[in-house]
Amino acid sequence: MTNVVAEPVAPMSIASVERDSGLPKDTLRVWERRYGFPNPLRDKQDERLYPADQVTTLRLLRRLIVAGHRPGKIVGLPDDQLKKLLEKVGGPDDQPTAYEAEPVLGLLRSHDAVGLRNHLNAIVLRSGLGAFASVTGPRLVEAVGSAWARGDLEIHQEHFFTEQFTTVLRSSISAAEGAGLPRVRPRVLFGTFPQEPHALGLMMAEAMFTLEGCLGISLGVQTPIPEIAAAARAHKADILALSFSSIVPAAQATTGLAELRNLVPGTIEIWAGGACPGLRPMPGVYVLRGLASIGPAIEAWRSRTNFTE
Amino acid sequence: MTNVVAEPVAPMSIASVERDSGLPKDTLRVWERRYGFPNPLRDKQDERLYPADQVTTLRLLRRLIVAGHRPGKIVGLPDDQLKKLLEKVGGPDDQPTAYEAEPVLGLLRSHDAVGLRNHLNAIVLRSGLGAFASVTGPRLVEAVGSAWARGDLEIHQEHFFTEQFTTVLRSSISAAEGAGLPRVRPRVLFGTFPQEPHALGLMMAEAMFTLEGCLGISLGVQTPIPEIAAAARAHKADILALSFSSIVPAAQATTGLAELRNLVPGTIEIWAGGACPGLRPMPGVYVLRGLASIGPAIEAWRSRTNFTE
DNA sequence: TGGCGTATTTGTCTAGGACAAAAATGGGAT
DNA sequence: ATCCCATTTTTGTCCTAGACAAATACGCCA
Repeated sequence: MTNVVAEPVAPMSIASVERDSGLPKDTLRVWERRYGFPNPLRDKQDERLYPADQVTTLRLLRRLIVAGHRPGKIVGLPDDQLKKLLEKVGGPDDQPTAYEAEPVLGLLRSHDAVGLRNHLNAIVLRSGLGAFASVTGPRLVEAVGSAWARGDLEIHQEHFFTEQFTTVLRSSISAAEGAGLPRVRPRVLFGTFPQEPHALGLMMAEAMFTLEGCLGISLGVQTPIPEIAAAARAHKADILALSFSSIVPAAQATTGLAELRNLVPGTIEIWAGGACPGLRPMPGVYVLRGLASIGPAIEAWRSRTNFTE
Repeated sequence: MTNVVAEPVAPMSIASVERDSGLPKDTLRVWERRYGFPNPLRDKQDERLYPADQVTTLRLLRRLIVAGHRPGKIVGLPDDQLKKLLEKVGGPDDQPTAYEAEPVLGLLRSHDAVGLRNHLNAIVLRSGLGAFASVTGPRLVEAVGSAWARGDLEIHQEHFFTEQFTTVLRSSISAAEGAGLPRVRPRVLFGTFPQEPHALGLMMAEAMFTLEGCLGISLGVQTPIPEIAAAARAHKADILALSFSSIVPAAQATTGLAELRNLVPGTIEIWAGGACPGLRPMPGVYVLRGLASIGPAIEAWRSRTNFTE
């Protein structure tokens, strides 16, 4: 029930569509060539003009592709079929997640900024930062992500969630840093590869390391691999912690880790973690399964290196 | 004085250079055709491979063009001439910037995480959040950006600065939100267009609005235009605040703002600001020159709409 | 069921050409 | 000399259609 009266929206240029749908110009053109969709009008200079409804369909398609569908099978299908497919995505295994996430999804649906912030803060206060960053947080992120993929949430609601979540987590990390002993080691450098724009996983890891008394330094997301290596050397890091969400292709993660391993001295450990399914241990790279395993891993590092605070 | 030993950095693909320099692929190709620069190597499949030094030059060129030079006059010139031109550009008004930024650049060069954080926090405490977000902050960001463009800082140092700056600013905003009267109006929604990944400008604006007692809601960066519009309606925003850094082409900013203006009801005001030089006022869109003008603008809004706390 | 080699799919790159919007330039008229 | 308008140059973005490697699916065998 978005609009009762159809608004006359001007058709968009290919550059606008690229921005709004997230599909590169080259892809838009090659889909048109291969699958016959999109099927834009042309202006006087023979440039593509995309009607608004086709752009909407393109957004639907992008969601389905992110969810694992293949372009060849779905590009060109009528809208109602696409919507049916979208409903199936994320289906049955949603049940366990739903329990904790339901209030959050409700707050997102009602656009309640203050309520959401309070709710997240309450979770941190009630169960502690550790449980939030390693258990509840990942579940909420997962639930919101799949609700978005399913079409239950708009993009802007997902952005909004990310912002609120970030704010709560950041302030908790700051608070945790202030408390406790002066931090010295291990010095941990955080980052993600260039193809990984997802910051929440990295931040939850940062929270866990901070709780263990590490000195954390973050580069944020999407740092080129040679730059990560240079930073690790410059900051004299003990551990390089990399986060991989499920959007990173396994092969690229592996290649990148090997490249990185080559660029930093062996005295610096590389720890990789995240939801990326293809992450596998390799020589000189530790793979952490789940954020809860960070604590024990730090303990092990400390006894391994004979470092005591 | 970055590196004594030249490191062998792998040449970049055209897509990487587009991300890195902010110049679209088409422009890179057409410059090569017209001016003979850049002059990339080719890999086995005849695809362009840009050496690192050419990418540095491209960044220099982009800065000069943003500053008003014409491509035809400067593309192809040797680096030392470009640097001379660049010095003239920011010439006299570079002095005051250098004064405040020098300690920060020093801390970045020595990779002093704790020192940088303390230094930024000290500025906030000494001069206040308002002065930090509207005066010192922008100057620091500018100084770091141009040091990076000049090649005086590595990418990872710029990432590192961004993270520390973000942390300090966020916690200050949180503190400011907690203080003062309960926040009701204006309700301000923050965001950037999809081609704008720069979050610092947006956050500094958020700080200024928060200090004025507004209720701020952020979508973070890179939200598609129709989604921004949908969020504005859903959150019943009074003001939509958009941030534009200098990497956004003026034409795209204008087009996008017009599109956005069409999509949201006239009762919601659109305020645009940022370092983007081509930002011009247009019907239904206010352009704020400088973060310091946010305060008076809010006052004006309050008296215009007869809203009193 | 799990691993491995082959076939298909898919995104991104290539080359030049074209053209409109933006900017610079020239030439009166005030 | 200054202002304004028309003409020329510059510049970015779009076009077509082909190519190819990386990613993925498929078929086969153990």
